[in-house]
Amino acid sequence: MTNAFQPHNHSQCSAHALTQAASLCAKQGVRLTPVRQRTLEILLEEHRAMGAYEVLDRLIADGFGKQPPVAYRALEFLVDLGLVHRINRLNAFAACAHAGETHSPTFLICQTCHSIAEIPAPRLQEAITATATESGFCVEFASVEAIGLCPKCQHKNESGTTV
Amino acid sequence: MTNAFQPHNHSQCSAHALTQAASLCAKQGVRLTPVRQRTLEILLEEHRAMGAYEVLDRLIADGFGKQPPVAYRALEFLVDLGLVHRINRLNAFAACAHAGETHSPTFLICQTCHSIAEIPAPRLQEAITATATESGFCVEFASVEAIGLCPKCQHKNESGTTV
DNA sequence: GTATCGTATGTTATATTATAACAAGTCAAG
DNA sequence: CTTGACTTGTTATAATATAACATACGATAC
Repeated sequence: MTNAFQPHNHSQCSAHALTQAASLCAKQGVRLTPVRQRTLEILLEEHRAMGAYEVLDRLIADGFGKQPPVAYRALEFLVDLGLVHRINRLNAFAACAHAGETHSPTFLICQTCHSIAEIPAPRLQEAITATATESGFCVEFASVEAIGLCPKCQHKNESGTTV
Repeated sequence: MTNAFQPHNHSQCSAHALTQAASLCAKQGVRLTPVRQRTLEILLEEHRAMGAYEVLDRLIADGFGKQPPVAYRALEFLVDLGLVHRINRLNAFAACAHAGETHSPTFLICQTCHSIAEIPAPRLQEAITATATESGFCVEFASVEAIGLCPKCQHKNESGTTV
């Protein structure tokens, strides 16, 4: 399984995500309108989380509406479908790396370059549910947000750069 | 190990936390001033997360400063010492249930009554670190936030109440 | 004791993130 | 071609958070 920290054919990875998004929308009977599709494309361009206002600026540049709800609504739509995740730690949004697969997200967030990797970790999710159950808690959704250094930034530090 | 979802002697649990806080501050050579102590007390009163402005209102009522930085600074101080945790999901803060013990937090957040339990889950943290390492990522800090139903609210639902 | 310096508190002002509420436009079903 | 659901766009405002500066406090050196 590849992730954002590994080299990969990015235009292919984006195109794949867009195709998946289209078919998911068709299946659910909802519309992947221009703003919504463009919002997803913007998030797919980079493997990093973007704030709603950063997304909005891009949408404005593309001729869409100029007010916050334009971005927030498109993002909410995509989040509800599971095509985008919200990174609470950053008050930001990132395109889902594994759309279509059922999963709760596990995020690795680089504190230096702010890149995000979403890794599959079903065992982790099972462990969370199991641990919670011991306390009588019923888990509906769990998010894991790990802060640290991505491979690239670790190497930068080794070679003398300070964070 | 008890947690917020289990019955416990709460005034004892608060008093214990305050004692721990005082000794930790002494050890670190920092001052547990009145605002800081009062802020911790406010968070300890309830096993739930409170927003900074909610804390601020309480501080104002107690005669402290009336502006947001008053609350944010006290909260930041406590978070840095590990006496309070920030719950990103809620943009809110909760007193640490296991101050002094080294741990990364695992939170169970009830979506109905908003109570918070912080459970010890060292294995979980190990698993996160291990999984991240497979991707070449170096974890510095990881937070787990599980959303769901606490025991009480599960029972309420069984007896017919809708969320 | 008091001068000094680092820390803490309080203030004003503003930045950032997010949503409520309403008007106008779009689109497919009947 | 009209109806009704949904989508887009707007104005306005709410909620969360921080920068920057002035004043006050407290320990230490003298």
